[in-house]
Amino acid sequence: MDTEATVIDACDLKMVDPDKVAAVRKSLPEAEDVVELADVFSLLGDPGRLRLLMSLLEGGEMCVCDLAATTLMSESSVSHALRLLRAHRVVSVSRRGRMAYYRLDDGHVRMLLDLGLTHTGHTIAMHLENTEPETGDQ
Amino acid sequence: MDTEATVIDACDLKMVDPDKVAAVRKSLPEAEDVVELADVFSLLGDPGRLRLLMSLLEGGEMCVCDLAATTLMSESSVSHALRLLRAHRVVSVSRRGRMAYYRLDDGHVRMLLDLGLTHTGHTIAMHLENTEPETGDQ
DNA sequence: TCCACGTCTGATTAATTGTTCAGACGTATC
DNA sequence: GATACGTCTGAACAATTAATCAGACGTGGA
Repeated sequence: MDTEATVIDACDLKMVDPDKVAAVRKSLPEAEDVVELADVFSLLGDPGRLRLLMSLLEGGEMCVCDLAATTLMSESSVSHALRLLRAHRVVSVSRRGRMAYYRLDDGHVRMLLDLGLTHTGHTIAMHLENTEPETGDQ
Repeated sequence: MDTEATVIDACDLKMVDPDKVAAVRKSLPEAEDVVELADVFSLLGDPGRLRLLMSLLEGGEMCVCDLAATTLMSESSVSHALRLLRAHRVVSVSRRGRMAYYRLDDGHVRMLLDLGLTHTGHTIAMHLENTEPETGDQ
């Protein structure tokens, strides 16, 4: 076996198993995709935003002030957070009069939330369209 | 550290639909659980750690220097990141000699990674490596 | 028209975070 | 024992980030 330190193209890093490194390295998504994915996870990585999203997951469609009351956040914080989520197409708005109603707008994020909830033992989404397709409209 | 999770209106916030607010609010997990979940998501929210975890997802078990070479991070950064992930039971170590071999140690996180990958269009976990036997490295 | 209301925004501030550097630790080899 | 090696760690720094404040905007009602 080769035990010598090998040099890869960019910088000189020593490795133990160059073959494996090359193989795994090749299997990784491109840098920008990783960053994009990390971005999504990061969006879910804030307790405030997470409460916001879980509220929408449960409530379906809610206005800003109700979201603030639900999550115990200031309306300004909610608005800022919602803007971030909106920029990443995680939520969408529909404005009626002077109200703004937000809703979850990303199936993958919904599944991410779901899976995350089961991770902590909670299963808020058990009553969702998971088992039976009986008008799972909330 | 429960703030005022059980009883509403600790502060008087105006709401449009108090019934819905109360219902959604009651359905939310406890504060500490939300924080814990946000913690996990936050762990996946860094490109470096994400590359690390995806490498382990693909490589199975790897030492620190190989992980550094794979993710193009410094070994110090890798070690720091690994410590964080280890503290949250996301990865586990087994030391042989002076080497430290890390592996993914959380099924939920594995699913989270998987789901996230499909979100960006990638499907690393399907292991498409057996379809194309490339000859050149990198 | 004016005012109240819900929402949005920019700027500032404070806190958190990732990276780097330098060195420590334990292990293997000589 | 002494040295080289892989890994780990703490501290310092830079960069990112969330919360708050104050005020703006657009809408609806008087």
